[in-house]
Amino acid sequence: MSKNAREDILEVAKKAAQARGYGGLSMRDLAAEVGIKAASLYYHFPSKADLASAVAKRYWEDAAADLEKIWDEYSDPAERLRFFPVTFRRALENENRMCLCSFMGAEYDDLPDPVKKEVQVFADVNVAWLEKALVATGAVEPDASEARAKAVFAAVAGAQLMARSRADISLYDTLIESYRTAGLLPA
Amino acid sequence: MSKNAREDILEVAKKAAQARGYGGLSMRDLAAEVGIKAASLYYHFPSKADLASAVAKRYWEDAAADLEKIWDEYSDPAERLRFFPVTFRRALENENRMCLCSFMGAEYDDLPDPVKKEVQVFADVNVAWLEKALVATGAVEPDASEARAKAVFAAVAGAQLMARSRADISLYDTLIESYRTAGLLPA
DNA sequence: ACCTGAACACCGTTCAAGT
DNA sequence: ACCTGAACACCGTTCAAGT
Repeated sequence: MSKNAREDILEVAKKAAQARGYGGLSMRDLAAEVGIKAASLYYHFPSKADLASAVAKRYWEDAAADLEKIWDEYSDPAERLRFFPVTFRRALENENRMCLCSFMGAEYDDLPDPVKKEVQVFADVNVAWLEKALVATGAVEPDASEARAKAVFAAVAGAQLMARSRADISLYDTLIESYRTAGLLPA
Repeated sequence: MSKNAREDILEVAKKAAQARGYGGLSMRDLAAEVGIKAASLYYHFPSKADLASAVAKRYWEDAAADLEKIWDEYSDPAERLRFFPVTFRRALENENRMCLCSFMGAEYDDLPDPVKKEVQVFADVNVAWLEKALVATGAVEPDASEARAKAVFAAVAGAQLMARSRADISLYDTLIESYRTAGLLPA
C-alpha cells in the first residue's frame, strides 16, 4: 500500500476492528491485506493487544481532532451539537462500520487492559466535548451537564449500534431526529 | 447440570454469548462447561449458527414474556415505561453481561443469516411494546410513536453498552435518569 | 438415543533463520 | 531493519465408531 508498513497495518486494522471487533480481528487476514506474512506483524507490534491498543489510541486522537474542528468551525453552541452525530454517522457510511470503541466496549470481558484503557479514553474525550458544548447552550443545568453529556454519548452510540444491526443508515437519522424531538439534543 | 443436555447447552450458551458474543462463543469451552465433549454439541445442534439462532430465538421469547408481565402488572402507562429499563439492567447485574442482541448487532458482518433474523426480532418485540406503552401515555404524537419507541430502545441499549464498558452499573442508572430529565422517557 | 476420539483446516504467537 | 517458514497450542467442524 504505502511506503510505511506500520501505517498500513494501523489503517487496515482500524477498519477491520470497526467491522469485526477485537476478537474478530484476524492477524493472518490483516497481514494478507497489508501484503506481508502474519509473523511480520510481530516485528511492528509485539502482540495483537499492543496493535489494538495503538489502533484505539489513534482512534480517539483522531476523534478528538475532529471534535476540535467542529468546535472551531462553528461558534453557535447549538450548531456545534448539531454536528456531533455526524462523526458517528460517518462510520455507518463507511460500509456499515461502527465505532471501534463501541464494539470493543461490548467485548469488555476479552479485552486486554491496555486496549480497555484507550477505549475508555475515547468515551472520556467525547463526553468532555459534549459537556463543554452543552454548557455553552445554557439549556442544561450546570450540575446536570456531565450526566447529560454521558446520556447523549450513550444514546448516539446506541443509535449507531441499532442502525448497524439493520444495515440501515436512514434508521440512524430517524433516531437522531427523535432524540431532538424528545429533547435529548437541541432541536 | 440438569437432566436435559439440550437445555443446559442453551442456558450456558446464552450466558456465554451475553458476555462474549457470537464470535467469542467457544464450542469447546461451552461443551466443557456443560460436561460433554465438543463433538457431542453437534448431536443437539447441527452447527454453531443453529445453536446461536436457537439461543437468540429463546432470548427474544423470554424478553417478550417479561414485557407481557410488566404490562399486566401495571396499569398506569408511565409506570410501565418506568420498568422497561429494568430488564436491561438485569443483564448488567448478572456479572456485567449485556443484551445478547446488542452484542450480536455489533457482530452484524460475521453473523449467520438465521442468527441475524432472530436478533432483529428481539428489537422488533421491544420496539412494538414500547410503542404501545408510549401511545398509552398520550405524551407522544401518534405519528411519532414508532420513531420514539425506536429511540428509547436504542438509547437504553446504548446506556447498557456504555455501563458495561466501564463495568459500572451505577452509570447505567445515571444514564436512564438523564434520559428522563431530558424528556426521552417520562419522568 | 447420545456420546466420543481422531482428524481437518483454521487461528494467534514464537522463534530461529534469512536478506 | 524488515521479513519469513515452520512449529506450537488453540479453534469450529466432521465423521466413523462406540454404548
